[in-house]
Amino acid sequence: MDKIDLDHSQPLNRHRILQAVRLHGPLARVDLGAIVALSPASVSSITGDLMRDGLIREVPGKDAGRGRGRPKVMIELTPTAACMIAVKLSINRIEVTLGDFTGGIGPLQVRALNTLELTDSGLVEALAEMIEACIAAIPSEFGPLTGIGLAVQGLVHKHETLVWSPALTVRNVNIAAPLARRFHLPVIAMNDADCIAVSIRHRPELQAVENLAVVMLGAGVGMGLILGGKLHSASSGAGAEFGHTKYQLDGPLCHCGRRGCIESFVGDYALYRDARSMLDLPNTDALHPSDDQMQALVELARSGHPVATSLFQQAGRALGYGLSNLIALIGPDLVLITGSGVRGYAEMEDEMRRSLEEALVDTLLEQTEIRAYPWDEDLTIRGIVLQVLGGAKAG
Amino acid sequence: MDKIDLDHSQPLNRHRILQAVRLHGPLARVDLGAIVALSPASVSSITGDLMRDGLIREVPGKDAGRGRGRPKVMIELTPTAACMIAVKLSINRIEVTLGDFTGGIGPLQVRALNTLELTDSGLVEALAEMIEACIAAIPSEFGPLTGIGLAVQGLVHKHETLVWSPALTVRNVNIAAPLARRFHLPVIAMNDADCIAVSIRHRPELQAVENLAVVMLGAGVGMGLILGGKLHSASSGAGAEFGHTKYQLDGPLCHCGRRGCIESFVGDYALYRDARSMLDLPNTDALHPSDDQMQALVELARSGHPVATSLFQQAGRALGYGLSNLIALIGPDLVLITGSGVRGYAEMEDEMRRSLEEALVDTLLEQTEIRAYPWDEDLTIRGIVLQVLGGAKAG
DNA sequence: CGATTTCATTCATCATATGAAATAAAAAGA
DNA sequence: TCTTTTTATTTCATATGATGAATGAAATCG
Repeated sequence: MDKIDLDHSQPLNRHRILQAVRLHGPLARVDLGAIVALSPASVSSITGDLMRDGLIREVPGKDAGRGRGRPKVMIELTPTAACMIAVKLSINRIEVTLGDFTGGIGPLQVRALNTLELTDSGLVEALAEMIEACIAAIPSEFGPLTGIGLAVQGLVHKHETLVWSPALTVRNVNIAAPLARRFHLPVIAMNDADCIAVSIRHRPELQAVENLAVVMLGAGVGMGLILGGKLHSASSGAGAEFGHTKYQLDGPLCHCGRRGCIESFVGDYALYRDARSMLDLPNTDALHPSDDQMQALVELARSGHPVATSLFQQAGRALGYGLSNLIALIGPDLVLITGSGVRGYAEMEDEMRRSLEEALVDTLLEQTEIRAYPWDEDLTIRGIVLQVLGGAKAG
Repeated sequence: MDKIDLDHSQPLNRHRILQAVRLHGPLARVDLGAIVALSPASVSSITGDLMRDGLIREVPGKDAGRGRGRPKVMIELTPTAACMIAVKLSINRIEVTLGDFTGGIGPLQVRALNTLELTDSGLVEALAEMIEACIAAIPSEFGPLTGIGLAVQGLVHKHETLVWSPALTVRNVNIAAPLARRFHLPVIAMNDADCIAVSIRHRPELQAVENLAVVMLGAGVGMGLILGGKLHSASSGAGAEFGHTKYQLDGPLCHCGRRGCIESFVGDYALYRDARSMLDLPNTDALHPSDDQMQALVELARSGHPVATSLFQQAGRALGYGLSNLIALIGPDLVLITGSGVRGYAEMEDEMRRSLEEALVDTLLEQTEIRAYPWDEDLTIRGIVLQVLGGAKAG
């Protein structure tokens, strides 16, 4: 597996122009030139090529901002110019969909299965079956299928090997290589939190943010880091394990087997565990409380119930301390809190900010903005599409 | 201030070739081609230009690795092709020296003064005087003076403004702009720990390390981060404040005004403060114990003195926990511990590794190598020279 | 000494980017 | 309505930089 060869690996500026169009929506050639810093002549020449190849098209009606001179001709990507398959693997669930050339996604095909019982070949087989079905269903108007992207919970090594995942009992499964052989396509695997970060950073209003941390609250606590405008993933694939930085050295036991991790204060299972020990709550699978159960807990806190309130305050405190370390170490410009767990953000925020102030000198704290970001299930799978289109290099 | 315009801003490959020569010492053209991935024809053409411009030269005698065919002609940088001024500002001390085109440095000119009493204009004046003297003393054989680089303790914003420094009482001093005006040269300011990181990473054997953290133990605890092969400095200039990540929330008071920072367990002043409270030690300026005093403390621990030993163990524990957070968040390939404080590394290491094992899951710990790196005073100033030569962009 | 090997240069060629000029398509003004 | 002005895009000749192929240079090997 070398690169996903789509628009990249082609002359640099061609790729930059495509990315600019993908990012900034329909655009006139002049504006493109301004964005990628090319002369009008060059833009004309390159867009000419791209149009001949069918990758872009002039958008028909849309004449934006009519003014004095010759009107702009808006350009957009041809959605069907190419496509790719996006897969999301999480606990007991596989989702597959078709991604188009603009980064858009089709309807999800979902399959529930007991992932914890899968062998490595069983996993690959399950994935392959769903991918096969998805490929078979690609509408005829689509151009070439250019790659497969996998978003998985857990630790991914070199975009290839799933070192460890909460969804699996097997370890060190190379999921990319067998799929690549089977479908004769480039395949990349990525951590799901990284996908979400890519997806969020893709928003036009966040383009200027060079250093961005996206913290995902949910069953666990994950993070994706964009540093210097690019996804940071340590060569090993590890890193960004925000949930397992420490809050209290002798704190409660975390899933990971260590003590006092942020996650063991802020993760859904932690909140619910503590709530159940003090309140009278149903004992259904305490390791994975349902959305409804968590929502009920938030409501309880919101209505002023002292025990529930203090739980979220405690979580806020832990989160704040974790963020203080993150900010001291990396100094991101912006931290976004998202994931299903944002539902409780309002209940955590005050204590979170208090502990940030307690732990960080003002000069550092001022440099970083922290805010919640609305959660959307599709962020993960959109991220993997964008990552494949953007040209993640393997290795 | 735009860029330091030396070899950069010139056609990309010209710059890459110069950097390759600077990095990998004397090199034949073939090898250069292999390193920067250019055809022999291109290398020939570019090196031809560079030689005409006097930036490189064929090294006279040195014929490395004689073999079968036509012998290689080694190429090296002309040290005198250009020069720059490197300045290091620390508490009560300014050092200035001339940096040559290879990254080498001349004799340091040192001035002791009470930096804490300086006003902003006084600081700039003091710097300017020393720089002026250094410029006046540039040997005639040197080519153009291309820039000024400042390495300073503290928080530097946009390579220009010294937001905060332990050496000063004034805040938010723009030290770069007035010097740039005065000398009509590009000026960049950088954090000293970043300089050290750049300097260390410049070593050929560390070229392959994509993600490197350099932790500096000394009076305080600093860090420089190389991520994705490039120096990470948050847009704000903050970040990499490893010393002020937290170990114990209710721990001792740190210089920074917060509680429980790693630095308040591992910094010289912290060790000496605690030692003095339990041992009978001289009370000379406890905030800045001398090298001799610290060395004596290390000797005490090494000889098995229980109090001193436990101090360093405690420091090791704090360091280990700090590193566990660093590794969880960033997952660097390599962590180097250096700074004058490495003198006590052997006394800290066992406990450091123990707390790392306690705090980090194996999969993460395995990915990162941690080791000491011998301390050398000159690393800082060499780093700023390299950074200026390498083309730090302002902004 | 000639054959072989490795390194370096020359030169014609190709690809890409660009400035200048031309062309296109609208609104504004007379 | 017709011209002028303004802005967008294209055309074209030109410059720049990288490269393959061929050539030349300088050593060792047999």
